[in-house]
Amino acid sequence: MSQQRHGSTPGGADGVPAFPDLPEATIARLPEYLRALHHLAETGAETVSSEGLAAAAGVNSAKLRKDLSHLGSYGTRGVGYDVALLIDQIEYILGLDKNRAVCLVGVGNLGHALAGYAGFASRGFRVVALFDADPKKVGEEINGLAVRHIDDLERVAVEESIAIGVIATPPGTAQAVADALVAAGVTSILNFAPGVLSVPSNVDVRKVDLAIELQILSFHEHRKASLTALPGGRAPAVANGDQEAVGS
Amino acid sequence: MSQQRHGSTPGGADGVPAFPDLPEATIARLPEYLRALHHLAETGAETVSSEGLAAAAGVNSAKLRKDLSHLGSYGTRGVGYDVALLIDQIEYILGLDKNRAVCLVGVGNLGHALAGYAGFASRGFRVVALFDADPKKVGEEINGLAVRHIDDLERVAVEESIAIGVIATPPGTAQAVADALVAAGVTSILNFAPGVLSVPSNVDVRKVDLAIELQILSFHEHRKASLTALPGGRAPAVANGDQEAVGS
DNA sequence: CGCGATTTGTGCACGCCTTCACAAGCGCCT
DNA sequence: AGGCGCTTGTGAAGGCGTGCACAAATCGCG
Repeated sequence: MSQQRHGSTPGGADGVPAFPDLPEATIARLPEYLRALHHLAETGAETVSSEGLAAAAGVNSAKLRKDLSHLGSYGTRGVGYDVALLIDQIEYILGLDKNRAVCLVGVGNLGHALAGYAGFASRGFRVVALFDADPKKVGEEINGLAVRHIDDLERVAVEESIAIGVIATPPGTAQAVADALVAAGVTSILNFAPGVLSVPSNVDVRKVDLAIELQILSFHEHRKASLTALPGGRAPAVANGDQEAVGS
Repeated sequence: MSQQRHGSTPGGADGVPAFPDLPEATIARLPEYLRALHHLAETGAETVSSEGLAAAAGVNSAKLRKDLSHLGSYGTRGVGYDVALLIDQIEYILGLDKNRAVCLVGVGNLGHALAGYAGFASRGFRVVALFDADPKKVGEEINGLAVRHIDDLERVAVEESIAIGVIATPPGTAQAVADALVAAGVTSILNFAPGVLSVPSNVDVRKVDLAIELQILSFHEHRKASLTALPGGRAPAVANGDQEAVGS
């Protein structure tokens, strides 16, 4: 470990201690560990071994140990990891103790569903504002939250100190919405609209394109079909399962 | 290119030629290239340079050239790539010329939206069946398609030769649904339910967890906050944009 | 009190992916 | 016909991430 310890605010009452810079790949896995840990906590487990947690999260145990070691890990050799403690650690690292405010732009087909998605609230996020450009949708109430006009975005975003915005508009308007979000001080964007967004370098963008996911699966279907075409017979479905996942 | 040419069915009427085994990372980017190419085709462009296409797809031009070179690329030095030809190539590789049949299980909040998502149909996929376990939802019609009971899954999947299934159920039932899909001969699954699915090794699974995406963004928010807390002042929003993206 | 069983934390090697830099190829202009 | 500028395709280097295998540490038991 080249990173010398800064001490995670040992006894101090200081707010933000030194921040470990985790590998991107590790960060992407932490939420999965967290979900598995919550599940374990509900079943009453006090501690987990790396082996057990790795299985629950669908990864290699060595990878899990290395990931956890990056955040100064609280594990006990011969015993395992304290579930409650690890949950707190990961939630702190991910910044989930802040109960972050999120706004959603575009209350169409997909946006409507996202506005009502229970999985957000249960995992540390509050959807505090909905926006749409269509006057017919403004005023509509979804899940107890009124849809506002997009012109109010900047004012509301500042008032509610929203740092994360979700774009669920048609592709054509996504860039304009992104610009508006950035102007409103939003520094993280989750984009469901196909296409590339251009934003300042201090803004983080993550993209989710549902069609792309299907296209990747389609490729593997194509590949599998062209393989079983040539060699022996079709394997008869391999009975039971080691699990497998394609990409990340 | 270590793979010697098998000839991509030069004049032959043969169905499936040898399949180039592309790196996973490349496969994941092909759909984005494809989308950018379609956009270019609509604007009437005949050819694109790697630089131009790379910009439209949000990647490095060298990476794009290497990606395209893997599939035996049809580019002309000094000119660029033929847009129409490249579209055909990528669609063939991704197996999109088959207009693949997809079924969707779980017509709840999210599933309802996915059933009506226009982006699927426009990019080579037909949603041909909807399933749900709730008798109250069976019979309901969404976008001209009736919801069937999940017990009919196996029969319908075989009839319609469905190879790709989408899971949009609550987490608790996702594994059971996955098992049913596998039993019905589905070999690719797109899973929106949180949690790890266990499937035979010949089945590909891709997971989309919306909360995880937000949690990753939350981490970067946390990081940015703890960085601007210590060093100089806050950068005043960087005016205009080089673009940036966090992960993939 | 010491020993063995167990599990974490990590040094190391390997492989994949990205990026640079440049030679090879193509078209156009003179 | 010849040369010049532009663009592709790719060899090589560097970085990142993964997985193995083992030393270090802790607990429980005799």
